[in-house]
Amino acid sequence: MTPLEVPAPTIARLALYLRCLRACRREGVRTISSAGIGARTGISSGQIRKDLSYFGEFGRPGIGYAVDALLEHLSAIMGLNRPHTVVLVGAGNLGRALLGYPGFEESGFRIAAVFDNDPAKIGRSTVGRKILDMATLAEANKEIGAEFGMIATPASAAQEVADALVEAGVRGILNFAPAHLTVPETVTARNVDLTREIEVLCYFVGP
Amino acid sequence: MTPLEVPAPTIARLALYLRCLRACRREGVRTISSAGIGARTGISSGQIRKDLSYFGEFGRPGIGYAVDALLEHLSAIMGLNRPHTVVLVGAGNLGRALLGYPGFEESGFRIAAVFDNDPAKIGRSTVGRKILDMATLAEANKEIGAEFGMIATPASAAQEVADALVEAGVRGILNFAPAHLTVPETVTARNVDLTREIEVLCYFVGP
DNA sequence: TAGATTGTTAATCGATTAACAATC
DNA sequence: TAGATTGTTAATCGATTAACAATC
Repeated sequence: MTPLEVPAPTIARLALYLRCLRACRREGVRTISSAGIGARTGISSGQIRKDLSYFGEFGRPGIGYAVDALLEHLSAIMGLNRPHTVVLVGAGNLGRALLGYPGFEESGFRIAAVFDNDPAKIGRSTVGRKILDMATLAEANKEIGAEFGMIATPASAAQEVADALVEAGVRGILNFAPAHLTVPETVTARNVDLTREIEVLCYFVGP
Repeated sequence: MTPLEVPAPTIARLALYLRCLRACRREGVRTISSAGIGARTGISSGQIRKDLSYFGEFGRPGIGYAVDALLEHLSAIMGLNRPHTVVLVGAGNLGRALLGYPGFEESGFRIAAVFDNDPAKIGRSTVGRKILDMATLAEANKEIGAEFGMIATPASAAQEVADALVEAGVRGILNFAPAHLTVPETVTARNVDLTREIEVLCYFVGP
């Protein structure tokens, strides 16, 4: 069900197909071909069929894919057929934006609590959620039971926060701080680095 | 100077090396080996040397790399040895976070103006910047001369905004909306999709 | 000098693409 | 049936790794 030999780029594209299929469902499209998904995502139809083939046979030759069914299959493969709970660390600008970002909830990720270590912030509320003391993270997560942690702190604090999240029992970390994290093998960390993205864009734009 | 045969993953790593070298400089480290960069970034020393070799010879056998000099070289390669101007479209939650994010300025990207099409927002200020009418984008950018545009709108508006940015003369677009953009070949678009990132993380965390 | 480390080559590994028989 | 489209195979392409002579 989770074959190890699936290429990582395939998984990243699966999330794209999901997005496309959700849009199809909203639009009332019932059936779509790999070429149709390709037109909407910019990925070649062959690549799409190859990606799906790692997980099974979901389509019908001559017809295409049933949108609802493929959506169900891909959701299950990605682990998105059930809700997930997230704790957020860092109640600054970026943290507040993540709290207010509707996309997470729509994909089934609920940010259950926000933590910070700034005494000026602890106890206050932001985007409708109370800011809790970072020092209480492990204790609080016994109650919350979050699987995921998001780091929206300065880079200098990121590793320390990651350690605390691991200690608190999260199994996945989405790190928005521009820092390389070291985590145990039992935990998966993934980085989103805004500065890096615009720098890479700058290279490709050229002089 | 900008060989076309450089792999895209190499460019993404170059941004990582830059981040590492900036940290070294802050710490007063004058010289670093590829193994040293590897320890700080999680990338193998061989990969690092290979990546650098696409652009020249920057190190000395037995010694390593001069931090300042390599920083200069990589900055020039990435086009980061001069300031860049950005216009932001979308003054919602995410847009405000991008405005307040210090990392862009530190890398030389200045967000010169914010645009929105919501009459309730136009004319007001956010994070110290006045929100301008989206309809005036092309006209305003004759003055501003921004090379880059950032899209922080709902997905439904993203393509339309991208078209307007292209019309206004930007050459690179960083798109935070979960939508696939179609842009002319002369323009480079890059996506940052927060929902996608946590979905991919979810897959790798497993059940 | 001896030890460290680079730049580069060749070998390996992995991902994408092209093409088509099978199927609806 | 004829046309469309899948799933899969083999071929191609590209990126990473291992290894080492050259060099400081």
